[in-house]
Amino acid sequence: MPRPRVPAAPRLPSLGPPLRRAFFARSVHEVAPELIGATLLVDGVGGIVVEVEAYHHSDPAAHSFRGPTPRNAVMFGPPGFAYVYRSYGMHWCVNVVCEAEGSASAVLIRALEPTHGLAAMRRRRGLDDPRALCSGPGKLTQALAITYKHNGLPLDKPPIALHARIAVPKIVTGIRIGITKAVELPWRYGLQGSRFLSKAFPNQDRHRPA
DNA sequence: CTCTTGATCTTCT
DNA sequence: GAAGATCAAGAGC
Repeated sequence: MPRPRVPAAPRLPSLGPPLRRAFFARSVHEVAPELIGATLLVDGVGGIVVEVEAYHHSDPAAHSFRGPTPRNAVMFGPPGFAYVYRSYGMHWCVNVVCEAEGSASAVLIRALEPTHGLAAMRRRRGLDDPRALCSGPGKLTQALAITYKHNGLPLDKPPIALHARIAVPKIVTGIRIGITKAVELPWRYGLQGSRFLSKAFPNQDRHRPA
């Protein structure tokens, strides 16, 4: 008897409770790896965070390194809010502000595994391949329709939702992508083995929680 | 697969 | 005036 063909079951997203301000009010280096596995939704569309980068105010690559400006004002505000900026004149990128007011540290969301609202994401991106929908900081903002109007919005109120992960995933680390200052700092974090990263992690060094 | 290049424009010097 | 937390397409291997 031929075995009946069953379509691959879609991965069931496991949504933990919404992440509140206290989660973000810690060192950016604690928050960044713990965001791997969380689920980011904007108006119900989004997916599982599989890649992030940490930017600390003492870091020459951080937008806040040289002090407050109109662009980075949200970074200097309280934790738990979205910092959105324009990249290369044509893309948006989204960060989550961490630590404390005035600390000016944030985590850049670099890639998602799409789980919610695939049709909307495909329409906005003009693509079918799920691996191409959110595999980069500029791609995911287009898929989720994140723009400057989301700059400064809280991460725990509509239209934005960021849910805690259920289980602790295996995390890999590496140097950050696309920067020209402090290039050696290993502050990029990814979900080990994910097919939805912006770029492969050259090594498979596992992250060791402190 | 990797590497190179053009697009496009805001921000800060 | 130059740089920049990017992307997509095209060439070459």
